[in-house]
Amino acid sequence: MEELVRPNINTTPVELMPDFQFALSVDCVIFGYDEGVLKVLLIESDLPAYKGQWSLLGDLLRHDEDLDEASYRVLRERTGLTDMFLEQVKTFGAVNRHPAGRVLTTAYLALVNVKDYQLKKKENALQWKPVSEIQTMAFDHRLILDTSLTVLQRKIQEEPIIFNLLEKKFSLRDLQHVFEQILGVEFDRRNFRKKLFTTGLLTDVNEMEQQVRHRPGRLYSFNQKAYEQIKRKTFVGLQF
Amino acid sequence: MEELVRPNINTTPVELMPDFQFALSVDCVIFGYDEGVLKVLLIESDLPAYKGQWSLLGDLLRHDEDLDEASYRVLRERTGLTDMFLEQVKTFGAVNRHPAGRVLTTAYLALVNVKDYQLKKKENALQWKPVSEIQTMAFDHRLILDTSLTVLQRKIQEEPIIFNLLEKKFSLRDLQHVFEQILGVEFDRRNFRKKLFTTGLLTDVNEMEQQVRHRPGRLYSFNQKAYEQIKRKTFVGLQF
DNA sequence: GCTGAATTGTGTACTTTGTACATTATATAT
DNA sequence: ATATATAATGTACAAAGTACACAATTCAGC
Repeated sequence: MEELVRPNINTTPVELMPDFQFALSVDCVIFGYDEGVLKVLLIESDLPAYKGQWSLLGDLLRHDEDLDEASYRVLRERTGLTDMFLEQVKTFGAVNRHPAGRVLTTAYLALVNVKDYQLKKKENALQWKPVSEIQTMAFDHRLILDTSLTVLQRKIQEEPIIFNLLEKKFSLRDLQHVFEQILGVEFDRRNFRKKLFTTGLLTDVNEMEQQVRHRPGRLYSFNQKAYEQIKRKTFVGLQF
Repeated sequence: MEELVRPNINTTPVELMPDFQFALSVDCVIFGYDEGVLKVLLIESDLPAYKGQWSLLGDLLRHDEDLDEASYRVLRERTGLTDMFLEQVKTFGAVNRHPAGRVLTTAYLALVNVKDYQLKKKENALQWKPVSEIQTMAFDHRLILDTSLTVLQRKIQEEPIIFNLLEKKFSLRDLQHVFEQILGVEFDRRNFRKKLFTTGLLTDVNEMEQQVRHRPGRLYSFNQKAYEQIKRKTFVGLQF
């Protein structure tokens, strides 16, 4: 078989092996919900090949760090946030995806509360771009963004992660609007409320919206403990 | 910021960069359904550190191949199969996961028809092991297997990929049994049939089971075209 | 303090989907 | 001919999803 005659990890000292000549990076697709719009945090590419184009926030993997740690480090270093929803999406490994050599990248999906971020930001080169307005991007980052958005759409229907995009206390209108923004559909307001209440995941915090120019709505918080109990009874059913 | 003073792809020739010293592999979690049991195709590890332990089928990524291609190559070289369900699951990147150095691996989920495979197999070192009987494995392969199984459980409920485990023509009993094996639940037979028929994805091939020691059931095939039409109307709904 | 604008909060009838459950029919093995 | 194993089928009830309308509250502007 072909692979038996090629140098491999059993036949060759590591430092001489052509197999150990890959670079790895992580790229974070950081979603935020701001003023009724789904946005993603981008930076202008610093690579000549992609001058002026928008790029995801990423960095090369270091030798002494786990892949998951690297994504966490990028988030922390670039946004100052340390406690966010962060999950691996997919690894992109096309041969020519990076002009500097064979660099594969693992995409991570992050959901942050834009209000938290704004208090701590340090870099002005970063921008929250509305997802719907993004055209071309550097590298294969447009593909990565599209893939991550699809994953986000699926995941918010399966797990209550959407609350990571909102403040601790939120109105049902905000909650419904984030769903609608991400999924690109509209829900009936009464049915949406009914559905959310019957999940038992909302806690009424007995406060009202402030500074709205209409009748203020009640505020709710996500009840994490209730979810921990519910999620053990894993749903089983076919839906294709 | 810390990363600005480290060597990076903008400041250093590629061949000298410490960042280009990673190896990447793909590992295929190849599921098959055989004699009523969910099995996975494994090989005994050839690494001294894991002598005698079971390992997933994998290989190092080559410099001139895409990541997806590498997984396809492993499947083809090891099983002779060229047309199977194959999808990336996740990349595992713990620092010390491989004894020979910093090797990250991307896991791929494959679903094959065991009958097809048996006609073409060449390697005797490979074995179909019942998933329920697997204990420890080499490297972090047990973690990879568990992760992939969870992904499989989710995906068969969302997309009609389970047919890849069966022969082209199958009985409803077989279909139900695969679902039950993978999900670890039991369905009511009448309700299961009703559900499957109403999906419109089954074509009655007007044949009966052969060589069964009881009344033979009708055989069906998966109607791919019907699915292509249905899947555009993406289901939207909350289910947590 | 009245009016208009915007949005909240609520309930019911209907449809669709899921669930529980038992009997007759057909093929094989002996 | 009989026993065994499984196929094929329908109905009543429960649960969940959907469509839909009106009164109440707050703010802004006059």
